[in-house]
Amino acid sequence: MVRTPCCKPELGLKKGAWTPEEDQKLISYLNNHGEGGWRTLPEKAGLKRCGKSCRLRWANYLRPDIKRGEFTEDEELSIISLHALHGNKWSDIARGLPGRTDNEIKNYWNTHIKKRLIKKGVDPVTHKSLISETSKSENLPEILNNQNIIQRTISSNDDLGNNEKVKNEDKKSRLSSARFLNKVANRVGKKINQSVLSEIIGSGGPLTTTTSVTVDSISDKSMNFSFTPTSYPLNQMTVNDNGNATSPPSMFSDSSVNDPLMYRSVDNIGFPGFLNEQHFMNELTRFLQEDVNNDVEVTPVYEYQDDFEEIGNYFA
DNA sequence: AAACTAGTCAACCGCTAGTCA
DNA sequence: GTGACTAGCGGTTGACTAGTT
Repeated sequence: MVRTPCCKPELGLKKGAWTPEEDQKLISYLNNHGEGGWRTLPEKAGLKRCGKSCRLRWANYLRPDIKRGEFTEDEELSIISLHALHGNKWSDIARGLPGRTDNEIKNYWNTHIKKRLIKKGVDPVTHKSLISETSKSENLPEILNNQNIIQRTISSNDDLGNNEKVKNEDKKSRLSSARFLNKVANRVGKKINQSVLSEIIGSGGPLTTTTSVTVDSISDKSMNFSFTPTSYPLNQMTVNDNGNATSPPSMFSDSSVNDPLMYRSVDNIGFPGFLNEQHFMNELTRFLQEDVNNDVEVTPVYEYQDDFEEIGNYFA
């Protein structure tokens, strides 16, 4: 059997920009019949377009839940974090930004963020510094990844002023929490919702802004939750004598983490990875212990997540 | 005012994974 | 197992606009 082409030029199918009349026909048809059946849709809707073109027009422009306008700083940060996790998987990135389309994000990345990262000396592909490793260690000790080196640096600088000390301590805790989250990302990244995870990673430090996070339910329908990044560095989470994780109560202020949908219920509804909050915490406990024992060598998911000043500088 | 250049982004193209007969 | 078909993805193109010469 010969595969019929999606768009038959001999049928006089139109290409190029859509007219308001065409948009109206498409909207009207989809409102009445719902999405799907893109191949036969144009004929039924009275459009001289190929199905592919109709799907794209709907997905990228006409869908009612699409958010238009400028990207916010939060959104931009999310894109950078998610790109570090997913690479050029624009649809995956788009899932972390409700209302934004993969096409829009892709365009924004290529026309704005990429250039700004390059300008700031960050490789937009690897998210690593464009400065060579050698010169980095010689000239930029503050962005070293190794926490022990950071700690040694801090402890050997007792003559530092108070402000500088506080700054370094703050950085130390941020580095630790970011590293820990990178471990979590590497180890349980498949289990935990990627959007939530990347938001947690993205928050990392003591941020206070609230952003929206998409949480996928078992029915594959997106649900929006408000997400407030923790005000505590995650390395404040410790393991007590009983081997349980203890943490400030506001550690996970992300409502989706506290939401029942986060966890697998008896009906297997919700996330497949964790049975309940305790299970989630136990998993984290394991990683913390490994972290303490330095058992595992893990490649950071996003190297520059270790240095939040980099992100700050990006917007400077 | 006209020509040129660069930036933006909607739309297209080619490919692939998943599904079904 | 195979091939047709569909939906969706990522890369690329080209029309349009704004700024510059």
